Amino acid sequence: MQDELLLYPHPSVTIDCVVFGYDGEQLSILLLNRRDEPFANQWTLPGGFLRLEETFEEAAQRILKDKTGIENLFLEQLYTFGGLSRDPRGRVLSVAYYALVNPAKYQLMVGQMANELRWFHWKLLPPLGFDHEHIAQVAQARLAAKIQYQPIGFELLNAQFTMSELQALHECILGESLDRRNFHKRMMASGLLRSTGERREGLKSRPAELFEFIP
Amino acid sequence: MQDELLLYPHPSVTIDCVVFGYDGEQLSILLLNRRDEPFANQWTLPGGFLRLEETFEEAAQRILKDKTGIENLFLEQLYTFGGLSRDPRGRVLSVAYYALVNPAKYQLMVGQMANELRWFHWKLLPPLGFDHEHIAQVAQARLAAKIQYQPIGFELLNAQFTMSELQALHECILGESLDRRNFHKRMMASGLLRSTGERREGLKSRPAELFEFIP
DNA sequence: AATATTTTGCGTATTTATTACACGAAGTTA
DNA sequence: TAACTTCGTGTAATAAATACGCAAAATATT
Repeated sequence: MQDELLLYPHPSVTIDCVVFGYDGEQLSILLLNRRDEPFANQWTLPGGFLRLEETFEEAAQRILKDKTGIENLFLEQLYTFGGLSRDPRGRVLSVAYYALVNPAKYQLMVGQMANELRWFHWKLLPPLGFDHEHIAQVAQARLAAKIQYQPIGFELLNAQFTMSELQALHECILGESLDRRNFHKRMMASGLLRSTGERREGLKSRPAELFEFIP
Repeated sequence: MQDELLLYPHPSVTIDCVVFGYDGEQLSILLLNRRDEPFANQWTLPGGFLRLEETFEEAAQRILKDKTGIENLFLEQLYTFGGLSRDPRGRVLSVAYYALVNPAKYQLMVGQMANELRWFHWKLLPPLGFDHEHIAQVAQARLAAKIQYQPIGFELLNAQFTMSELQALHECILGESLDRRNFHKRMMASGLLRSTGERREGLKSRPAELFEFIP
């Protein structure tokens, strides 16, 4: 019965990850400068081959840990890319995932297969190897579409955050500025936030109330 | 350089299709009764192995033509399923697509690998082989979510259709009844429809205006 | 110590979108 | 010709989204 699977040659399958990070100022994507061919010394999304004994998500977590040091992060499947010539080595499919992380929480560790690892402003990416520019674009579009009707992005902030911080993140993803009062109303109406009762002090003006995500 | 691709064993990759059909009364999914193992004599979604020289969409079109006789239909990628034990033959991934078709436009042709081909009411599916019940559920959810903000479903109707026909389709997908006047307003406001000026006559009451999709 | 500066917290009026709802008209069937 | 079915349409009520300004709490400046 196994034989049927051998009738045709199989494609290779990779997992590629679009990791979004937000440092309080701007949204970035984590890119890796490849050491080896193909696309040696070029920037690409972190990715790697799927192993037979692991699920997509396990593979994505393993790959990200090995190549970037980032562990245990929230991942969602984006799309599967299967163009015939996306990889010069042969037919390689990519099941793409995207993730949102708070860069302050992780120490980047450059893996063995990479020259360098760097955050790039999400709208100002360098030329990328494979079809990774296309993948990154699809991920950007997905993120912008999703935030319209879900206040996502908690993973990008600290556990406790001020309303202004959350608003700045939304403005960054949407690319437009929002009204502070209406934003506050909308967030509270979503029922996904609650006040912690604490305040963030020590900044250069009135201390702001801290909120947290309701799980 | 090719060698790197051989370092690991590769999974098999299949394309599975959730084909929705609408006959004017109810929404259905097209299922295939398998002739061969695994899951011989059980119902499954039509699917097949991806070949190295074809894109996902080409594969889906080929598979559907071979197994069901349906050609040249509108397809959209749904999700990629990669559970470790979804296929008893080994590690098999499935890139799932879904399609909307008007059954009246096609003559079903049972392919060589199938005992039978049949439309099932989309909410009353028989037990399915592999993880196809799960795939069908994901497709149903996607369809219901999508119709909320896009008047999709033109592929399910004839080129010209009455507002009542379109409304019946929406009600069927949403599982609730809608107000006729509000529905009319909403559809016209979407800008995706226009009146043809013609009417559908010969039915048992007042003739209805015919509309068409604006491409 | 007083003053200027920054950022916070909050409420109401306006506009826009969504929902609820009924009746006469145009055909067909009995 | 009377009864039946489905079609086409408008307005009022409600809910949701938007626009908008000012006093309070802290820090920084003189």
